[in-house]
Amino acid sequence: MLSSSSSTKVCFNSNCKEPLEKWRRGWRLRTGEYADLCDRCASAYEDGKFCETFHLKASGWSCCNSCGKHIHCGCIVSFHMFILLDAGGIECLTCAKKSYILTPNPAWPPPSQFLPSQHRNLKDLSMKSWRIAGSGPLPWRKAPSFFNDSGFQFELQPGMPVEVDVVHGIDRFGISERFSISSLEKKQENFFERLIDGKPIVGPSETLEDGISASNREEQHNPSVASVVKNESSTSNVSLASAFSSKHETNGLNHDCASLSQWPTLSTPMVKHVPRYNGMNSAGEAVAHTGKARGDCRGRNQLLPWHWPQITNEELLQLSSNSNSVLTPLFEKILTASDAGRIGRLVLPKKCAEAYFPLISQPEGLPLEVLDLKGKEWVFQFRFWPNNNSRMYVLEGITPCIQSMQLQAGDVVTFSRLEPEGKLVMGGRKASTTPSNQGVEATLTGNDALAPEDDKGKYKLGEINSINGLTKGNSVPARSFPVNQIAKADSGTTWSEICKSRFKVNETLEAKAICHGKRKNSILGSKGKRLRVENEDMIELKITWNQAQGLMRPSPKIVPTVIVVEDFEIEEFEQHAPIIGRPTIPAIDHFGEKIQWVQCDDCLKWRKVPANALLPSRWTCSENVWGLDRSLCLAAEKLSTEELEDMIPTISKDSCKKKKNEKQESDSVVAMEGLNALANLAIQGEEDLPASSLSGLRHPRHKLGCTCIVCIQPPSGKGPRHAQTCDCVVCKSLKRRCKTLRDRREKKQLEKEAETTYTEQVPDNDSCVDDASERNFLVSPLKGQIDLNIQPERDEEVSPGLYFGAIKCSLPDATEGNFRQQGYSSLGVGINVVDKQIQEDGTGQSNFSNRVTLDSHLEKTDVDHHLILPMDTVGSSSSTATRGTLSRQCNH
DNA sequence: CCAGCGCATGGTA
DNA sequence: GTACCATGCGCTG
Repeated sequence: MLSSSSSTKVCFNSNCKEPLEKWRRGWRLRTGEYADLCDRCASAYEDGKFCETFHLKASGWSCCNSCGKHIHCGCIVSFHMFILLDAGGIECLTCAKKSYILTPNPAWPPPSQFLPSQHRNLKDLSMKSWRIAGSGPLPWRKAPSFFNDSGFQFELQPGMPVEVDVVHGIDRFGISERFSISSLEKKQENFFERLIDGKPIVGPSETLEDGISASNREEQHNPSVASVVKNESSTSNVSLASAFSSKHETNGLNHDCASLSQWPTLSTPMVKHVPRYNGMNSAGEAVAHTGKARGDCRGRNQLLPWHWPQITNEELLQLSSNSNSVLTPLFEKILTASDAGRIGRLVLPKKCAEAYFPLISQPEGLPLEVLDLKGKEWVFQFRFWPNNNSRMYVLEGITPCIQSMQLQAGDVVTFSRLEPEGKLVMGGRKASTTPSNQGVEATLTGNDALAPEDDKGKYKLGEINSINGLTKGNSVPARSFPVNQIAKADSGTTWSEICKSRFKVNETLEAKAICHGKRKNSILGSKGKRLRVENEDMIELKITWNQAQGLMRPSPKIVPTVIVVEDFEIEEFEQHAPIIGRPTIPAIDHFGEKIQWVQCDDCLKWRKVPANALLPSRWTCSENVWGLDRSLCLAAEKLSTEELEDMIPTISKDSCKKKKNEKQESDSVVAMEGLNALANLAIQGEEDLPASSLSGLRHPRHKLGCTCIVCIQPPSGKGPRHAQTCDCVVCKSLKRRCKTLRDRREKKQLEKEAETTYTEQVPDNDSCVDDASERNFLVSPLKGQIDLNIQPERDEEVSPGLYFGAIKCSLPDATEGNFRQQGYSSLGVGINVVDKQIQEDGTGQSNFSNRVTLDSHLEKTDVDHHLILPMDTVGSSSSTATRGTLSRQCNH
């Protein structure tokens, strides 16, 4: 017991307030400090009679369901003396020891239920010495070391009850004492000793021969957390305050963590390594860990799953090398490109920053000392910017540290706190070396039994599916609970959410297909969507279901098996899977027969083939078995360019009308264009986009230094623009081509004026030959690139005339299934027309196909079901495939 | 011209 | 509709 002298202190007990000359340590405060009590109060506390003495008239007394003992529930002093029972009521710990199985406890009621409405210690809540560079102790907004002592950690899901175990529940809100410092704790000594000895207290109903509960057995594969409980003193030598995921944990022993600690570990599945905020709000109510430690104290939110710390055993080994130190993982973050960039600013998740970093009121913030895993000390500037009535917290000057850890975008930085030093520790983890799940970033603590990992710690598609399938619609409390608890959970974060947020789905295409759509899935963040177009080894295409089936071209001879899944008819091709065929232009010849025009890959001439012809992705004149006179590239082209261009608007009329009525269809057009771009790309045998063309720094889709209009334009569309009089290479090139185009359009307009009937059918405001449609394509002035990343409205402003109506087309009605038959590819046509145009003015390159770029247009249009196709599958067929024929329009 | 700061913007959940 | 946050740009030194 601590004893010291002072002339100003008074007893911490508000009912006492006796001046203290000497004081004794009482219960632990939320700040990590201890209540200083006078002898009398301390004695009462140590005897376990504090509440009986001082809180007898307070509300919140309950009787133990077993022995009837009165316990002051909700009081910080006796907070750990009872547990909540599933059936309601409480049980004192003594009884609980006898009857309670050591598995996660029932849901923990809202903290406010357990705490007095007012708490006198508000002023203490944020007092914690924290190492701030160049300054003395600063107020800390949470009790940083609260969970060091117990070694248990929990997490709260927004608005959900917290599942805790006996021990954890005690310390759930961080208002517990250290177990060893009071008689109350002494009373539990045996209890905890048993825990320490790795002998879970097993209730009679679930006792197994070897003393391992059934749930524990189930969790043998769980990377659940080893817990270290110790009768701890101020000179604790507990080396681990928390333990971490380990898939090697079996039979109650976490071998990994056991090596890190002198204490035997316990296979309790309920420990979670999630930082908690254990503050109280201004009303004195306990605030669940929210990361929202002040201000609004909404308390509903919590650190997002992707910020849950996933510290590795290696890190633990490093950090815990000092056996006197206790490591408390706080949070982690996947480095974005910005974080890892030269700017040297790490954007901190707001909740994390507010929960775990010092309170700062000025944007200038504070210098913060941070240790890395090697023990090297860094000083970062922790600050914020006002942002949308909020704040954006950043850690500045992290570049050297990031570099020293050899981290880059996609890697993970972890923040922990080293106690008792109170130092912030910044660790790093390569994205490819995530300890538990390399491909799955999440440490599915405690839940791995749901989807067993393979030897390499990776989840297989089916397993992920099973996860989703198993828990879809269910809710799981959080990560570290065993399977049997998941089934019981009725609120909280759904597993699918966890899955979505925690699986680094960009690692595998399969994972993408399943868990796509979560922002954090991308290591590159929201802006990474552009980069998602290209991964290292694949191209991701997002297309709608309709569009996908439109691209699929099954053999007309093959009759598919039709199955119905959720009202959708799915054509299943067992042997001859549909292929992504060659885009063609459907048309009607002079005899009124349906035909399609297809372009030869070699000579680029257009050939007429039957409407039902199924063409491979690569097609040349030599394969023209329908027109032997045109089976050689030397043969003249029947279709003139003018005829072709005239045909295009005719084709597009129907789809335009459709587009007018269906917004989705409108969106699909753009998506389809992008899709066709890539499809065409694949068709032309360019399976590998040059990485540099897509991963430029200035603009992800262009090479570094690219001077195309997109790259030289501010991303927001604002900023300096090229003047009308600008004579730079870009502008000159564009102007020249625009002039050429205008001339051609004028010429065509004159021609069409004679065809009044046609023009009447295509009113201007309903035409697909509008500017927007035309501007969906951009030929990069220098590279011959086709850029789909055009914002027509904005681009129009940038440089009038920069974008020209390269083609006049739209899409056939995919919903009618004729796209597949018609094989019409707007982009394919567009490309060729554009290409010809380029060749005409001599500024372009004919080989544009490998520079097709996709971007947000494609992304924005994924309003329907999506298929994500790896590039290497485009243009090829698989042994088995399904092609959905929508019996109705998907409306999702 | 460059680097960095601070803010604005837009995408995503 | 709102909050968060990734990122780009203008401004300044």
